[in-house]
Amino acid sequence: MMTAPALDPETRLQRDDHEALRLWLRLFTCTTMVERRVDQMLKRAFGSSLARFDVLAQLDRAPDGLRMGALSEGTLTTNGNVTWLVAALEADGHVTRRTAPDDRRATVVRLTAAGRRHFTLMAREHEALIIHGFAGLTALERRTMHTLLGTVKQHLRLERTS
Amino acid sequence: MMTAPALDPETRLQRDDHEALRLWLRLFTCTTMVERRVDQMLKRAFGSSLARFDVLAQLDRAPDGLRMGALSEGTLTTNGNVTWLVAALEADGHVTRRTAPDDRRATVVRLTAAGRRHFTLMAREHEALIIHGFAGLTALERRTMHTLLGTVKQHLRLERTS
DNA sequence: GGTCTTTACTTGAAACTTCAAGTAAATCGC
DNA sequence: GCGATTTACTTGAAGTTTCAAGTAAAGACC
Repeated sequence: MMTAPALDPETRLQRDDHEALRLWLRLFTCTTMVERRVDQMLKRAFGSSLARFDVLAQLDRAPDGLRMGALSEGTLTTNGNVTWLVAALEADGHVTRRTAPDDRRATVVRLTAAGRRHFTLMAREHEALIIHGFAGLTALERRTMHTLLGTVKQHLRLERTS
Repeated sequence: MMTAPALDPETRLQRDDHEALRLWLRLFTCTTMVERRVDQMLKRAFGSSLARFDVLAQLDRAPDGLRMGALSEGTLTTNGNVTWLVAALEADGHVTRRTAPDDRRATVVRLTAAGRRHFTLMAREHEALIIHGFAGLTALERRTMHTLLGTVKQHLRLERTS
């Protein structure tokens, strides 16, 4: 192992910068590659999409349903997009929408039985693809990465509020 | 630290599965959060977008220009999308297109001087955002993550060809 | 209890992306 | 060299996403 050469502050800074950029580039590349595969699989095999799957996944974990706002936060997408996605899912009979009893501005979205079945089928294939995709790492490496990403995520969340 | 409990093969498998899924979920979340921030910044401050920036970034590293196909591979997007993006960038005067001298099917895209200036301005802000976003990790952690992602990326590439 | 602000969501236009099908040039096999 | 295949890109339609502006209900403040 080589000793790091002494660097003046400016050079060190540039080096750090490039490092962060390279990290981001790689993160972006890996995510996009997996994303595209998953999306294509969901489209071809189920006539669905990653965005729809994501909405269904949120709802699958919420037996009492979720409001549009919660879906929008959970999927990291805009309100308008969630409105559009849920409308499409409703047209397909996968979810229902009803006005919240305690707040007439709010809409509660719920999975239908058919929606749950549909999701379960997709989730199986989805999981297989993900497991396959990350099989290049050992279990320990996956855990390490999970932990590091946890730090990044928390940092991003904190940053957002300030 | 606890000792891991003994697990039968099936249970162990399920555990691994959930681990990979959780890793993917977190990876996706972090990437999307950064992506959205960068995209919003580029839109608000420069009337551009992450996709356009990505094309310009590829071209900035290629003084002799790039073919549409290379751009498409580099940006991990479809041919049709690159055609669209490049047409928009050309209309804005940021790039030029010309038929490749050695292959009349191919188009070579090159950054104009104005395009390079525009990109340089955006790159500055972009880098600042990225550095800020990953400041939650130490330099060592960033390196670790970079290495792990390298493994993932290579695994994904190898998988694709098979 | 009436205005003022905030919140929850929807809408429409424009931007972007994908997919499938198409065009034209290069290359392969003979 | 000539037809068959492949490659490089474009096109058009449909799908998706975003943004800004809008509507309606809830809550805040007197």
